[in-house]
Amino acid sequence: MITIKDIARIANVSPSTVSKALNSRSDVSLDTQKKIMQIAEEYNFIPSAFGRNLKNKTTESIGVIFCRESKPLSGNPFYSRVLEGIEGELALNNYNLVLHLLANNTTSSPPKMIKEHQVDGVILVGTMQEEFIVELQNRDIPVVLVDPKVPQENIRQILIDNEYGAFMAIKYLIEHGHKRIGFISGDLERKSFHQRFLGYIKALKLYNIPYDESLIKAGDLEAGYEHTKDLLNLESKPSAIFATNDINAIYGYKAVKEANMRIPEDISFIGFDDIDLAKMASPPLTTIRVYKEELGSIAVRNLLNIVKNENNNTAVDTLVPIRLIERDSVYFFDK
Amino acid sequence: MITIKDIARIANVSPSTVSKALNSRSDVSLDTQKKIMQIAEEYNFIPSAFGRNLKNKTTESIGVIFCRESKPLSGNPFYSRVLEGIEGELALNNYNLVLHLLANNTTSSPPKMIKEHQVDGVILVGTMQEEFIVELQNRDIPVVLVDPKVPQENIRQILIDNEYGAFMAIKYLIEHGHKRIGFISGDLERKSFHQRFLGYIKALKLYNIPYDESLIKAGDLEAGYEHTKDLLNLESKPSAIFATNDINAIYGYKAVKEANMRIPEDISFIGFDDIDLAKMASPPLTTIRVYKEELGSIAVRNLLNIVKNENNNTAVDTLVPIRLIERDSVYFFDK
DNA sequence: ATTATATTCGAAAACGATTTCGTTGATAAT
DNA sequence: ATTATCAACGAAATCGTTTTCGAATATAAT
Repeated sequence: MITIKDIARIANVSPSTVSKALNSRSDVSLDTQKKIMQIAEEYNFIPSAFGRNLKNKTTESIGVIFCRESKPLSGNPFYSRVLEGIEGELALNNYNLVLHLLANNTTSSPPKMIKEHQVDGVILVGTMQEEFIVELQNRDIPVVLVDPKVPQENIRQILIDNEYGAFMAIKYLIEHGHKRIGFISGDLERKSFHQRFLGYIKALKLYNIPYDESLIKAGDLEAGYEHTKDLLNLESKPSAIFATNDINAIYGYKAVKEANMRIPEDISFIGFDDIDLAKMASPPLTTIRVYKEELGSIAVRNLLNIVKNENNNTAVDTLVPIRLIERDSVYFFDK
Repeated sequence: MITIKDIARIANVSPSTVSKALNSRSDVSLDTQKKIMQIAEEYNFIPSAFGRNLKNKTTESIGVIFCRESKPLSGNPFYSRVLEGIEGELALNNYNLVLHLLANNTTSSPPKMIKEHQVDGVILVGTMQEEFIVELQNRDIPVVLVDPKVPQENIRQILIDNEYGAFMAIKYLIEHGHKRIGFISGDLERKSFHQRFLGYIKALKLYNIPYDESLIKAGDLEAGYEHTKDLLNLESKPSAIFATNDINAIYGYKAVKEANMRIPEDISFIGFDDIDLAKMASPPLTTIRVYKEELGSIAVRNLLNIVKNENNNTAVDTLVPIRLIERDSVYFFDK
């Protein structure tokens, strides 16, 4: 591998001068700088990160940790999109992305990259064990958290406007004449789902619709199929179902079709996330769009701001707005 | 940050001795080793990767590059699964995973991690520009390629048995009485799709079924919807459709339903990949399962073998087996 | 002509680890 | 008692870069 010393020898200057030239310091003459630049170009020289890192104590790498019960990425395309957002923004800023998946919820020790200081900061996506977050904070490595809000104060968080999104969804249903609205969801222990649940409740309250616990089906993620089945078997069926994520809704579709019912004529659906599949489902799913890449890129911009400027004080929460995407899965009752 | 020098001072020995103790070299007495280990433990010391890397010329990081037209990960859950397989195996071996997504097919220069030697080797997943691969090889960094086979000789490749998989799918259809079999696919320029196309041809030949070009619909990925529509509008409709990936098939479902036809009674489907969604589609999709995590973990094992042992000579191709998963999307004609 | 000021460069230390090689003292062999 | 062997340790070099500081030369000011 060609080093700065080699360049120095060839250019007949000292290594220090080469370093200065390459970094455009002021105390090199334009002539020598040009000469050195040319030689570096010619020999295809790229400074090794080792040396620079050792000296600067900076890695120009950012760690990204995803956490989910199982299959952190493939289980839900939502997360892949967030990852793509993160990657794009990091690439723009010429940072490496070091990925780690936390499949199970065991409180494992931090990944190698954290322990060995191989990243300048870390982005956490998904539901994390609280101890894990604390552990990271104790190592005083800059952290930015994406989505499920945690109670900690001194941490930057990029959040989906879960509650308002759910509120909008339910409001939309009600305004189109729905009064009995089913709720299917993954485990409500998970913050993001719980917040969507709160939005559901709020909207009901606003319109004076009584809360009926028999309409609430939460539990395993991706159990939308069973949940919907249960709802359809109810004495007094709902006219619409709000699914806290699209995957659930699409699994719900299956149950409806098996029951030989039609969407939206017999039962309406509204989802959350707006994954690619939502528009390809039949009928296309009305849902709350979450700007997933934005979520990722905003997280990166926040983190780099901290990393570069040591601007560590302002631990604000950033709410990423959502939007209702109207498609064909909701039936309009005459008003 | 606590360094080896600090430990040395506390233990009242030299830094060299500390290093030796921590690495269990022979020329340290058991007593001092124990003492040093204890102190290191107590002070929560972890050797910085910078120093070690600089000296050892090893990063203990592996680069992973995905390439796809757009949305390299979220566009197809297939790739997320491969990534999960890679991640799992790397984590097992205590290696970092540095991720890079190549969204567009522009011949960009290698990513930072390659240029700055921040990875010991690299795994390439998806259709790469040939120049890109050559560029990497010129930098003599160990490379392992996943899936779409490239003509280069001196490169390890982990491949899906595309041709045989497609062959099995078509054979299955034929053996259940289908004679006119549609073929929908992403761009046949892409190796993996082309190989599946070859499998299709081979099976037809074996059973003496004439090849009919009007049954072949290839083009944009995820255009399964339009392709299926086209096939359904044909004078002489196919009785079954082979989709070169599940996404295509599921998009095809939509077209069938819009045409008010039933699957599989009016038209059968068989897919490729077996993504999670395949079993949740209605009806559940019969498909060729690809072991995606395996693909990833085998790639890692191969690469680490090269990286660790400099065992660079054997550039064999590894074929990962596939399997037909029978579900409900294929109609059985009486024989 | 003398001094003050810029400009341009290189020697050397530093970052945090590993490794080589030489030194010391103890033990074993003669 | 002398020499050979061995175990246990440390000094110093090394990896590839950056940075500090002093030296040398050229230029400007007096």
